[in-house]
Amino acid sequence: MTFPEADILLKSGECAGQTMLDTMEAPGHSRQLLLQLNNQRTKGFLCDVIIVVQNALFRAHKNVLAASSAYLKSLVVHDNLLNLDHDMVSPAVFRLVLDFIYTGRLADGAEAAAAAAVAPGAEPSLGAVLAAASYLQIPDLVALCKKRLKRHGKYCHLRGGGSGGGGYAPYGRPGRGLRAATPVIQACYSSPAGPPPPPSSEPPSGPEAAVNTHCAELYASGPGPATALCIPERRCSPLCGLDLSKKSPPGSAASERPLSERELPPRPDSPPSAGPATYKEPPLTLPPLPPLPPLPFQKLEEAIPPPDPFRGSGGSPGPEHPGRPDGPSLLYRWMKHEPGLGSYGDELGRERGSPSERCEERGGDVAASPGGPPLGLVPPPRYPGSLDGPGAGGDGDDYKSSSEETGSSEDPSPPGGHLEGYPCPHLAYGEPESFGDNLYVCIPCGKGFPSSEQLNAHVEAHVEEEEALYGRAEAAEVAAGAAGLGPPFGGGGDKVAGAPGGLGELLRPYRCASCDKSYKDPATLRQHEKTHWLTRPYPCTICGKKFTQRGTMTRHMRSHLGLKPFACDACGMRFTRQYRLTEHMRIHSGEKPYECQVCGGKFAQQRNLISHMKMHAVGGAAGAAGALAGLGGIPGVPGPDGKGKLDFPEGVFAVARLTAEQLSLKQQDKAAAAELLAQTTHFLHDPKVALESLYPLAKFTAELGLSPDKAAEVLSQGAHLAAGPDGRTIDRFSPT
DNA sequence: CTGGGGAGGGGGCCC
DNA sequence: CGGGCCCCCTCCCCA
Repeated sequence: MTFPEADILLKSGECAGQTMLDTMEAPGHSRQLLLQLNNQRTKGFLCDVIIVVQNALFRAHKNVLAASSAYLKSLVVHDNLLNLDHDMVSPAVFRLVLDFIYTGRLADGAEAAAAAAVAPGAEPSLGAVLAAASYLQIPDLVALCKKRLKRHGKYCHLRGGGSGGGGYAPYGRPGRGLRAATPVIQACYSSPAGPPPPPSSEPPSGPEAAVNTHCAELYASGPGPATALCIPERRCSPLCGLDLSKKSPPGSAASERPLSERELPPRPDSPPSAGPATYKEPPLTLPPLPPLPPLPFQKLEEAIPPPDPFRGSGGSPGPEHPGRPDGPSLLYRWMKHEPGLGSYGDELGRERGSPSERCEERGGDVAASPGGPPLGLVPPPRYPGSLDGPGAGGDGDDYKSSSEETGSSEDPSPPGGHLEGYPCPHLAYGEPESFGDNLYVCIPCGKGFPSSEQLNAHVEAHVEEEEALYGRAEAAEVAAGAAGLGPPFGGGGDKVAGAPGGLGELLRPYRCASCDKSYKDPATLRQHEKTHWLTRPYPCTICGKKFTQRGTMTRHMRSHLGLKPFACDACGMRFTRQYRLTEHMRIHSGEKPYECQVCGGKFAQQRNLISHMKMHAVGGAAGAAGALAGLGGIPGVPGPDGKGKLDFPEGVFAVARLTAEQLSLKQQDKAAAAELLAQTTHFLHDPKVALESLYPLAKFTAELGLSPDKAAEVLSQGAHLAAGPDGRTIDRFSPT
């Protein structure tokens, strides 16, 4: 629906409707529709496209964009994420443009300034908006701008661009003042009075007053201090700081290319080429993005760069965006600065009913302490302002689109409300009734503490409990694998490489107290030890899922945001990880380096070979189980002579050995061999059978030369099975 | 309908 | 902190 069409509908509904009752049009339908759409945009509901403008993100609906802008229409067909040239459209200008698209109104200069939360003199000029409208091919907005400029006697043609006559900034740039002075985090209305005044020309009333036109953006931060965030007014979903500056297009920063090359919609029919002149942006193949909940201010580690499929190794992250002083180092300060996150604090403050806590500068950034948070130390849980989107299911996999009702205006659920069907994210933290001043919350028990030190001390108690707990469990498991089985490797009885006095200890001197794994350096050990913590220190700020490693969490965040920096040269498919791309490229090259030694099947991906091998092994083991039940033999698994069938447990072991051997002998993956062995042991449900299979397995793991850890793991599994449900100790079954 | 293969994607974890 | 690998789940396609 274009706006002229909307106007026609409006007129027909409101005026001509009286004489054209036959049309049976609901008066104001189009207006209501637009209001609904804008309302949904502000909530991120059903938004299926993200527009990246410089370092700001905007969410919107493809249909609406396509209906309003010929240029955007050409883009949204192919992509779920659009990267606009910020030389042509600045974030502040695009915000106005987007507002216009969704409201049909163009804020005047004062409003623009308010919207940008910058000095009045630095607002996006009408000329900038006009230039952007022209660039984006929004005729209605162009006409409106021209009309207004003429009214002010400022209009002149922009042809030739660049210098921008008539007193307005060239090509969408709102002027240096704006760009420099608009740390977008300030773009959120900081005034406690609420959102900026509605367009003065037509002050909305009634339902329109509820329309927030500025809240669907995800704003990147400028250099401004994260801790100085002002809290957006409640009705305004927090502007979200997704800094895209860190990984600007790997070697492909949009700004490095001529506009004609980097902004044109992809041409799927054009063959890939290595020449920059024929560069084509591979079409995004992202699945439709789920409606993102309003995000807290946060800076992402990675942006989605305009892919440069023809440069570098599969789009490995390029250098930091030049000219941005707030590089990656700042990114994590943002992530770490959760206590200062406006939206977090905002929401928490509101939920605590403590307005005084708004706009407060939060200190004591625990998570920002070097080396990550202390044990279990997590800043007070703060969630995105209005969780209209998915809540914290505790499992990111459960992240789903919010339901229709939650996004519709019929459900004016409070911005701080939670989605029905989604667990309250605060509960994921075990939120206590009230933290009061106790901003440092122990996740496992939900107790709050006024200082990080006190929380730290409290957490220590948890840790001791955990260590005791894990120590016993792990010791039992280790004992099972080690105690009576004899040395599977010629290690003189040392179960693992890290055994005292052994070579392993020299190579990997840092041993985990909980599980006996050993590492080359203390950092890795520290990292590993976190896997034993009950408290996962790195929560996803979107869904609340918690992780033991920060990197895993940020990687997870990428999946929320559809950030896929690694693009395939050949097909444009994008991936969140380099490794995925490497795997994927084998599809195009036809390379299938993984071969099944049983059937000769070849596979492009190792995991599929392993899966395939499991099929072989499981089939044999299942057959063996059948044999145990009196069915006889292992269907499809030849015996040593290649003809007959094997009896259990010999059959089980033979299958395990066969499959493991195939992997191991090819030196492709001893771990995979171990995995197969371990899988096989799962079928040894009968302790007696397990015992009978155990020693051959132990010997075989040694023959395979598996890593000590893997071998121990395999053996311990078998040992557990052999120990049986009555918990007999394994040493009774030690081979002689 | 089912099994197997291909492939996308997420999390864990070590380097 | 990113890269790389492993493991798992899942979906889709096809025979």
